[in-house]
Amino acid sequence: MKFDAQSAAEPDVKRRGRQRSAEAFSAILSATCQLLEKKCLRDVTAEAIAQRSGVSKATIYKWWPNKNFVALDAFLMRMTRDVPTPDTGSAQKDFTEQLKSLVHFYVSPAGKLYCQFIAECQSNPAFLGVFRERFLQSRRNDVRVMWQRGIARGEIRSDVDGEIVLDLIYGPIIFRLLAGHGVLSDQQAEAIVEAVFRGIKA
Amino acid sequence: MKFDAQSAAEPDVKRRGRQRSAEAFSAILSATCQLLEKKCLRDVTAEAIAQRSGVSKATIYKWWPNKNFVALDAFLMRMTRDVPTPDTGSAQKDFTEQLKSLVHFYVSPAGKLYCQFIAECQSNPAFLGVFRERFLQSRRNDVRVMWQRGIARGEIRSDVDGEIVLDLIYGPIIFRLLAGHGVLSDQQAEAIVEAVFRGIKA
Amino acid sequence: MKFDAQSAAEPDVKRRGRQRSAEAFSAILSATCQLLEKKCLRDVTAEAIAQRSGVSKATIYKWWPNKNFVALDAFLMRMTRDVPTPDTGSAQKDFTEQLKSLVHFYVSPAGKLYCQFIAECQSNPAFLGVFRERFLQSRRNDVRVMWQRGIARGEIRSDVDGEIVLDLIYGPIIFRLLAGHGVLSDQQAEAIVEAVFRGIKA
Amino acid sequence: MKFDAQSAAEPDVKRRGRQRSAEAFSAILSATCQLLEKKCLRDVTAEAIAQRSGVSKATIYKWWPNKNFVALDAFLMRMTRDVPTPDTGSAQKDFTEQLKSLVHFYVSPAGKLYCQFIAECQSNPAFLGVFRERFLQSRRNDVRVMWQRGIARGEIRSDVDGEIVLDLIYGPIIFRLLAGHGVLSDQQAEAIVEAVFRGIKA
DNA sequence: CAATAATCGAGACGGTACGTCTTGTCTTGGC
DNA sequence: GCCAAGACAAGACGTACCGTCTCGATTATTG
Repeated sequence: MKFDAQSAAEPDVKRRGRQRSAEAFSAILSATCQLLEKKCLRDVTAEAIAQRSGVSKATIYKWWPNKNFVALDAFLMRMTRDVPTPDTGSAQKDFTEQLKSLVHFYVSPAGKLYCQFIAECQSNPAFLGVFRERFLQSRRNDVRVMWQRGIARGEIRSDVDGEIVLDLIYGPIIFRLLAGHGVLSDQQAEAIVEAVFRGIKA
Repeated sequence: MKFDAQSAAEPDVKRRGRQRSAEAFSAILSATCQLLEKKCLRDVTAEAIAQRSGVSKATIYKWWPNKNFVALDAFLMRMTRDVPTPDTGSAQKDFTEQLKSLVHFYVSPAGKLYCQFIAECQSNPAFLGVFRERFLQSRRNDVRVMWQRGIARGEIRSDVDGEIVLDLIYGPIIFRLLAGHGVLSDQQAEAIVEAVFRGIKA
Repeated sequence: MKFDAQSAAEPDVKRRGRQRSAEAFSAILSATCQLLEKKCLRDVTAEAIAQRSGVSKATIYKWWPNKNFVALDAFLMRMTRDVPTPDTGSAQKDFTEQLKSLVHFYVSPAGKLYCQFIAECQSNPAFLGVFRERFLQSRRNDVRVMWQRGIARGEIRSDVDGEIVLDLIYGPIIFRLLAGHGVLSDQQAEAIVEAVFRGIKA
Repeated sequence: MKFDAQSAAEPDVKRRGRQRSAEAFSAILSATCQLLEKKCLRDVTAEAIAQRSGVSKATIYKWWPNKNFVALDAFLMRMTRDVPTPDTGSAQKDFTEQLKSLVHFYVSPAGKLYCQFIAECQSNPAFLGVFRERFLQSRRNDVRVMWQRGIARGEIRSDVDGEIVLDLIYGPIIFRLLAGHGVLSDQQAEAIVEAVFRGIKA
């Protein structure tokens, strides 16, 4: 599946016929971004995207199955590397730094959008599949590197399942973000990483 | 706010006119349950609930703000205490047991529904408020007891923020449940609790 | 089949529930009439009718299969007896009078609409059925009376198929109306009836 | 106006550049014919014609204003002279013969198409113009000859407007065809001509 | 033989109407 | 006074077709 930037960026295979309009493509995405800043995903309509971008609805539906996937692409496009993968020489520090910037990201409007994608996934298996593939996995790959470095340097026990650790670190943040109980701040980020690293046993 | 069992159970204050029909009330909830077994929350319509329960839509809207709250009540009604709060004498064991039964719950259809409530919360602040109050908090209170016992018995470091530990334990499960990456099993539950207790530091 | 005035006027069988809104009903029809005065049937959209009448599209589609049937009802409603069935004592005079008033009707905007109904019939069997039943037949019944009177008075040969005579008289008018060749005037009407009565044989 | 066979047959004025493709031309017309055998004019789309003929939509729109005119040309191409202009020595016989063969034509699929052209005319003045010029008039000219012969031979009263007689004979048939009330058969054709010639007066 | 033109295929595009759907409100008559 | 039945306004949905357009490829005529 691929309804997106890639297929537009699909390179030099010049097909016959009129070429896909890059203007339309980016107009759609940027209109979507603008709208998502004001309303939540569910309240942004395909019609509004079409109108604001000066594009016809048919063009949208030609390239994306529906507005959710448009929003996903818009999100990916805008997600300029706000959340870098640091390399400080210490795994705990790396994770702390990364989690801090992640918290900043999540607290931003983009973070709200992220939540709404997860919400959409709950009643939309197709979207879930794409979201997982295009989003979670790529991000997870980045983080896995930090993890491996920590093991290589002997900072992290090697008998712990890496996947679990990743969820251990990111799960709490996302949970708080979604359920809205509990604060999200640098301090929390530090406390989480520290707890995970040291353990809570007396 | 109160759209629910309570207001039905509201006692003997005999109002003038025809009394509220207990049949209608429970018919609505049980119809909702049946429908939710087949379709996801978003796809269950208020109309379908009305039709299946032999109740008019007006009656539904009279007692609940909308179908989501109906579903919430239906969920509460059905939610037999699948997730007990164990007391084995060891905090780690308590948490492990509890997390295991929680995993079973989440994996069940009811768990899926739980996810959909969280999804609904993302674009519905009113629902978020009620959900948090009626759900998360009551459950959290239960667990906090286990936590306190652990501290009292000296099994858990007292310098860790309790709220964070709770999210540390439940967050990963919920994250996996929502995003669908990674498995959910007894084994995972054990691994999570063990990692949290021992820490991951070498 | 019956999507129309009748079913609204359907009398005293007071059904439970909210009654059909007479305002909505007549607002739809009158809005349709107004629109049809400006645009041709094909260019009048269901959306425009809804907007102009202050009624929702759903209400329109609830009572009529589509805008064509709305227009048909609107047409019937407005078709105040512009074309009376005269009784002068002479069949030829009766037909001449009737054909004259028919020509006036056809030349009016309503006549144009009539053509568009016939046009619609050519690619819409369902509409054809209703149009024939609700329109042609009722009108034909009126005219048949004049015909019978003529026979009874001995003015008309009784060995001619009555149905053919009716078509002989109205067919030419309608043909001219549809194809737009040839004029439509009182004079033509007289000439037609005279030719039909006298025959063209030398 | 000229969107058609003629302009293709347009002779030797060799223009610069690539010549118009005769294959494309006839492929379009024959694809149109095939489609019109299955669906009615309104339901045959320009896209379908393009696809079936292996021609691009642009090519169609280059040579015809729209699909209706394509169909018109397709119709003309196929319209083998099914309706000859007989010359039996008697005007009434001539008309009877001619009307019989006309009835056969109208009842055929081609006749149905003819109706749909008339339908299209009702909301398309441009098409009406072309249709009248290319169709009605040429046919009418043929018939006028029969009429003149009848007058010359003294079989027909000369004080009757010829145009009216033509409509008197063809109008009823077309009316029945369009409105679908009443049968169309040889018998009817005979009865019509007879009635027109003898008159209906007792 | 190149330059110049016109045509063709493929197919993207803006526009616009369609008919369906769901929501939450309102109205009526029956119990 | 509560209920069922159900009509209603609002408005998004995704689909379909229209006629226009932009490409690159293909022919021919002309210089």
